[in-house]
Amino acid sequence: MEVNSIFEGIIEEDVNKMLKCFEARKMTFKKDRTIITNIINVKMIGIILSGTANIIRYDYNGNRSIIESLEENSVFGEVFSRLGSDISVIATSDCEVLFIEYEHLIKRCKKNCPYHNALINNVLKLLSKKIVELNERLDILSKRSIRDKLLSYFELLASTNPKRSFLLPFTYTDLADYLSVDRSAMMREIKNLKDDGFIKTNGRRITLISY
Amino acid sequence: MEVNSIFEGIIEEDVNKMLKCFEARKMTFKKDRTIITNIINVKMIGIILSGTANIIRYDYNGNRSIIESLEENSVFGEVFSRLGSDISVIATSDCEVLFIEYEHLIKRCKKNCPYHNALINNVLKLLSKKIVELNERLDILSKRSIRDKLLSYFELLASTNPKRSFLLPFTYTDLADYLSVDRSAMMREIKNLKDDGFIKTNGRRITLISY
DNA sequence: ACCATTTTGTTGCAAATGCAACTATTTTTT
DNA sequence: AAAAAATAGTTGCATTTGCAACAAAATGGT
Repeated sequence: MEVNSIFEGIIEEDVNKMLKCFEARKMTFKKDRTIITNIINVKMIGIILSGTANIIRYDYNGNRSIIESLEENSVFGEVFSRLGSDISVIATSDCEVLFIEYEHLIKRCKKNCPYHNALINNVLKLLSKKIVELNERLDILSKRSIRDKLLSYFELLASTNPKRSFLLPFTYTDLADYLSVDRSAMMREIKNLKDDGFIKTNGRRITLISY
Repeated sequence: MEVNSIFEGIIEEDVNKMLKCFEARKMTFKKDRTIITNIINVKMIGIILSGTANIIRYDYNGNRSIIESLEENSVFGEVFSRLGSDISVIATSDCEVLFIEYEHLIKRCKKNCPYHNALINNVLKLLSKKIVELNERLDILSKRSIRDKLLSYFELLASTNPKRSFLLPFTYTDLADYLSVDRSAMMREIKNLKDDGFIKTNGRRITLISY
């Protein structure tokens, strides 16, 4: 079974009981607000209940990197490395976020609430899914040229669509940050890809040409 | 508690009982042998019980990328993305590997063996740890220059040593693959870092200079 | 409908990187 | 101990990339 939500297979009223048991806190954030920042020692996980957010980092040269783009049901928080880099989670739309302390989640609750197992299984699957996604991102970033990075990423997006067409989930500006390349160099390369007949574009709709 | 092994907190005779319950299989591999390859639909996880291995991929240009270097107690298997890229796990020393089917792991076993919970908690923590590590790798690969990639990686390795000195865990050839850069360009940049007083090297021992 | 802001599209140029082709050194195998 | 293989170290050169600085187009707010 594909798990999409941390609460998959758990009915709503039980969800509410569980949340109490976990001492979970729900918070809402407006677009562009900082959800959490500099979270080196914060031992909690967050779940995006609605809306979208990005995990971003600025390096000491001021380059912005989008570490990850989060959507509904994304889990974040295990993300933060020991390195004290300047990482923040920023809401890219209005959103609701649920925070649970990691230790509360892990420990079998004393009351032994019946859905705890289901919840842990869901978290396991979400983490596995995230690992797959991180590996996909690594796959892209490990390409040695902008062209290959673009093609890998486009291939990934196109792979779910039989027409090999898809809508970019970002602006081109953000895409450059996601691929960790210079925007103008990326635009130039997209033009080259069009000229060379690899892709067609119409705004943010991109179609891979299968020759 | 830091979790280093999937069996942490479980005594050996129980481990053996559990392995039966999971239908786990232990296999041994000689150095340089392929542990697993082209594993698109294989739904198992592997745990390196002893020895070391690399997860590698060759792209269509023949460039080798070291996706990840595995050591004792590393978990692999969730790694493999939906993309059918040519990924293999290769033993870099003689090693013992334990394979467990993912579904067996996830499902509460009917016999409800008492350490199943401990095991799942350990797996959760190992997965979280891996997510942190993947993010560290992403942090490195998202740097825009070879110099910054090297410095990030060196900083990571040095951060556990008060003398800011460490032994590279690979050959320089492999390091280039790990950072996804051209080896000769990397060697040139290492020379520049030495000339500019950022690092000292002695073979594979590297010391970061804190000026 | 207007203005302000963000995004897209371009370009010249300097700097960084990859590539190819070597030699020297170290490690492994026979 | 010699030979073979792998690794390390270098360099010239072509290509790619990043940077800076624009203008054009699209988007958002009032």
